[in-house]
Amino acid sequence: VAGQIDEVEVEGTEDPRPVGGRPLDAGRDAALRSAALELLAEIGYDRMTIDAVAARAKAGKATVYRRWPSKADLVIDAFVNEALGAADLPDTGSLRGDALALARRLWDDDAPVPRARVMVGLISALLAHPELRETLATISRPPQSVVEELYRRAVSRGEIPEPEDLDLIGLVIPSMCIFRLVTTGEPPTPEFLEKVIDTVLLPSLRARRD
Amino acid sequence: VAGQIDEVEVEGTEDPRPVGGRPLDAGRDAALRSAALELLAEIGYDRMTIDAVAARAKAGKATVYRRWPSKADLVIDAFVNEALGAADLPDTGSLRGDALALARRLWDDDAPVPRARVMVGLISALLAHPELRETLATISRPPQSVVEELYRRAVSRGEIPEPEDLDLIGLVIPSMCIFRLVTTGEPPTPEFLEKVIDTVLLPSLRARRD
Amino acid sequence: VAGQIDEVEVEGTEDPRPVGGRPLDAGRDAALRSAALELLAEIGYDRMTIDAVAARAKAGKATVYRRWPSKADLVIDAFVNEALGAADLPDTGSLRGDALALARRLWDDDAPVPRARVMVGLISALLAHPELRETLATISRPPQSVVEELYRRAVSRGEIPEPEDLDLIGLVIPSMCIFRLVTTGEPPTPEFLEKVIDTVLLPSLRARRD
Amino acid sequence: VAGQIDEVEVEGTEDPRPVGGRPLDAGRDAALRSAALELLAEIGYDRMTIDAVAARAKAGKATVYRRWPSKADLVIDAFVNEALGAADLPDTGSLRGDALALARRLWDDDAPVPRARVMVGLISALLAHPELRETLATISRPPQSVVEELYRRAVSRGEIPEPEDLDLIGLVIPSMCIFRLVTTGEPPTPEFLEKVIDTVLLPSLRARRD
DNA sequence: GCCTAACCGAGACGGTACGTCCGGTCTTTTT
DNA sequence: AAAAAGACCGGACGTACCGTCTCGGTTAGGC
Repeated sequence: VAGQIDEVEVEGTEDPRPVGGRPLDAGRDAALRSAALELLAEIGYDRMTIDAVAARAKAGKATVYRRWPSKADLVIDAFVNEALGAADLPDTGSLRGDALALARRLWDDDAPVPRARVMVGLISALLAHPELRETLATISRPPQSVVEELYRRAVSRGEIPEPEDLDLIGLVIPSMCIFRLVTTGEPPTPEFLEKVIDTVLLPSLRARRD
Repeated sequence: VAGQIDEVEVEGTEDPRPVGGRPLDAGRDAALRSAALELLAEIGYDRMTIDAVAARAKAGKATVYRRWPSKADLVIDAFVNEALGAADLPDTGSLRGDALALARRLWDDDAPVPRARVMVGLISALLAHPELRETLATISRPPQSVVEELYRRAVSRGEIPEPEDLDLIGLVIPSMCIFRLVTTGEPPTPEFLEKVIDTVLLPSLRARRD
Repeated sequence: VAGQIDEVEVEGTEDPRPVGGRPLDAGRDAALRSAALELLAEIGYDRMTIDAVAARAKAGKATVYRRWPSKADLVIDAFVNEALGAADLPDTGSLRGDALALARRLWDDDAPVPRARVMVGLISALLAHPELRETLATISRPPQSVVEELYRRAVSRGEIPEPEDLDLIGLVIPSMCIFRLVTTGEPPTPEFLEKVIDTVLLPSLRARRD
Repeated sequence: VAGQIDEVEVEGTEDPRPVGGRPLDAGRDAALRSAALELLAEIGYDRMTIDAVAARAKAGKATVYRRWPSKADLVIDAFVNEALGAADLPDTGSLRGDALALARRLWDDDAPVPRARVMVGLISALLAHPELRETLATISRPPQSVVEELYRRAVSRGEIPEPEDLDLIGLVIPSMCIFRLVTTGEPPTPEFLEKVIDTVLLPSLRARRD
């Protein structure tokens, strides 16, 4: 089941729509987010400036600050709303195939925005704003429902026992991908994903508890 | 018995000691590193300023820059030299016991400096200075020799088959600890470490390859 | 008898009335001019903002800019149309009396708007818009015709010789009033005007040329 | 008697010399003041920016703000310390000659900095900072002592009666020069000064009181 | 009585300057 | 020569204001 992700608000706020006045131009949101992601990919979080983002989007700085209170918020929102690949689950007939397909899709580096470089910038932003930290948990792995479906299938195929500690095992791939990214700068290759799945993930799932 | 880590230089440079003149006051090094770690724990990497570090250590800024070429280098060096728990390997008689003891020692949060908060600051520093990135790999896990010794014992006890992909499996604990740290702000508790070892690490090591 | 000044246009433009459509609401003009003068008196030209003027008049900014092309133009127009005392010439029977009456009327500080503070704001506006500079010359002294009438009477009474350099002597009072205003912030009091007339103006007019 | 004006402080503050540390580089003061005056003359007060001043002096903005709290303060200080012509009094043998020489010297437009353009900028600065208003009174006329000496000579030569209201008459020339400057943008020419002296100043001084 | 053009309040837009802050360097005096 | 203090350059930050544009809604004429 695929989730259509669209204009997610990081902090869910109600709608205090101020009557009259010119409404925010939604087109500027997208232009600014794109500009932010481009710059993030090109020069990284620290060298990316708000002025540069505004200039690239042919916007004024006030237009940026009207939407996001800081650089970090802009980056996080841009990432969540523009760079997050869809994460629907294919059915390949095996647990290994499903897991691999899902991981590849999430960590695909041929996305319009190079996920790896942008992800490093995103982590910078998150670290500077601890209150947004859990965002990383959200975006570095597929939605909970997708993960659950994946394991349900595997159980019904008899590939693995009824899993326990799924919330922990579900962290294995995102943890190792991000660690790799941060310590080497390299995005997780398909080979890396395959190795993690074969060497760590599957044995953990297959293990009997006693 | 592991090596006592003391005054490690992150980038091993030789000794171009400029003969003559007043030598650097070694006492200032420690004061500055402590001040840096305190501030890192209190307000985080981005809000920590070199001026504040110098002021807290009752030092001048030049005294800082005479020792470290940048803020990131200071933070990394402070972390490595002040906040890094020793990592010698006890012999508990079982693989599980050894691994748990080692992980607990490395991630002990009762150190004089709160490892978790400081580690987050350190990651910020590393992200801003990509050339120092691999430092994180180094300090987030025990020395390679210690890890090898641990597995050698387990093999000789017959607990696990001759391990393959040790370089990948060795990343499991640091990856998951750091992911937890970054996404929740919580340091890895002993219970968390135990669960990771039982649920992920040991099954991976015990799995037969085919 | 002086002319009633009413809705003077600073730059005389013809009438390109765009046929059809709702006409400008003349009531907004006055409200905006008043708001502008109030703010000018309260906080001065530089700290007065168009937003504040519009807000005080419960108007939108476009309503301001539909009428005046810039802040300076608004201020000048407001001054000319709201704060300019009438300047008709009484006949007191003597040159001294006429001059004093005229000056007092022009520099009267009991007007609904405090002329002095507003005048300072006006000068700021003029300095920033050099093309409007001569406006100051116009509004800081009575109309040329009134001045000429004043001297004609004095000559016919035999109080002074046929005056020469009237254009220069006519500047004495406005110059000294404005200098006083700018350098002390104090408006010209009746005593000040009297002293200027007795000490400077009348001797200049009585002097014989040779 | 000439007054050597050098490093005048607009607001006289005591000396709380902070012991150690690098002292303010006096050379930067001069460079910044010069840059400010140049820009003031070139483009006027409103279009002159602090960034441009700093850039022209090859300084950082902080170096400007360490010295002056605002643009207006910088301009005023620059004017007072760099652009103020000396005002010693020549002895030409006649009141008219002395007054003319003094006025010409003060309003000389061939000074290294074009006094007129800068003066207009200065007035803008003063109007925005009412607390500094009297500065204009100070710098727009020669020192009080010089003026007194001028009239003392004229009295002893028998050219004029013992003068009364000198403080008022002394304002005639600065008032009219500044009014001219503000309303026309033209600096006072030698001919203008001559006419003011002959038509207004001298008759006022020669008049008998009764 | 309806149409249409232009008004109105509200407020977002691009742009520009402000004044603050900080990283990393340099310069003083003191030890 | 190192240490403490602090000024220096450079450059990004986030704020404020100008003058323009856009929204939904209102208000004259002209038909």
